[in-house]
Amino acid sequence: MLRPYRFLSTASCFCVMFTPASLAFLRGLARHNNKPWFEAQRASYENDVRAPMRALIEEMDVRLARFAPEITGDPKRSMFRINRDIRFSKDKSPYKTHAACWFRHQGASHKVGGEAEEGSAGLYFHLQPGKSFVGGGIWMPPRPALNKIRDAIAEDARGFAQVVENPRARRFGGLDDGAMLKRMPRGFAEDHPAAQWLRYQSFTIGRLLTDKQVLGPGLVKLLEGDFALMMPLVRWLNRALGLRQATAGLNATKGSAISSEPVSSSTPDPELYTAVL
DNA sequence: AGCGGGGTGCCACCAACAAA
DNA sequence: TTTGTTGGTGGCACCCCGCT
Repeated sequence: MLRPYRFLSTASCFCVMFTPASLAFLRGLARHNNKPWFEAQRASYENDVRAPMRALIEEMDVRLARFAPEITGDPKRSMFRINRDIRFSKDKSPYKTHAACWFRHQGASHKVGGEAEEGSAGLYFHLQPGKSFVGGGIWMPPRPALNKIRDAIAEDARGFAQVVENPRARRFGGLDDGAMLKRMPRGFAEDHPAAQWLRYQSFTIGRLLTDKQVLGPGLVKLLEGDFALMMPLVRWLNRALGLRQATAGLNATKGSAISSEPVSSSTPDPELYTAVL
């Protein structure tokens, strides 16, 4: 089987990585978004996109165990399917033109957005030519989770503001305001002290990555650095959802590493910061 | 071990309508 | 006018298991 070239990571495991062929496949799929083309190119999807993404998930899971052991990735489940949900969409093109993966709290469902009854905040990576993206937080949580987060923000507006307006989070340009409500949600006064935050429906931060950044072995270190910077927000949100953080250093037995440390003690390894400078 | 069929569960919807 | 809820509705990948 043809495979892209490999590199030896610091975790001493061979990892397949994204190559120009990965982006070429996605560009081709954007031009020929139909089943015959996809099936003819399926080998490229498997080798150039899916295999490297799975390897990346595996590698990031090992690294997450060091600074965010409650966040986990699984090569079999963390990658989003390439098939679009076309049920009720006017755009019936069958395939996404990006590949993405999601690292979730181990105590929560791996589902994302409104489909996830018991979702969590987590970390996200999205591969797309010219539009690759790294993000963290929770995207369009279902109603019960959204209500919990809003209640927590209303309860502790200052604490939430400290996390979101921290220079580490500001590096990503603040919360994504793409789907904000125009008025205050039901139950909250227009002049609520936390009004600034209560109109959000998603609580995510992130940044675009260049094609150069996503190709090659440097991606792993880059994601590690960005994920570390995003963890205070992820942990604040998960705490609001009743999901506890874990202590680092027990990567082999992450499930037993749960503790109830306060979020303020979760400062990641300073070395990680240099990775995104 | 490899293959194939069937069961199971999942997927960054969307429009209409009720409620405020 | 805007938020929040509900109902409608396919197609695919994965997994298990029996068969060869």
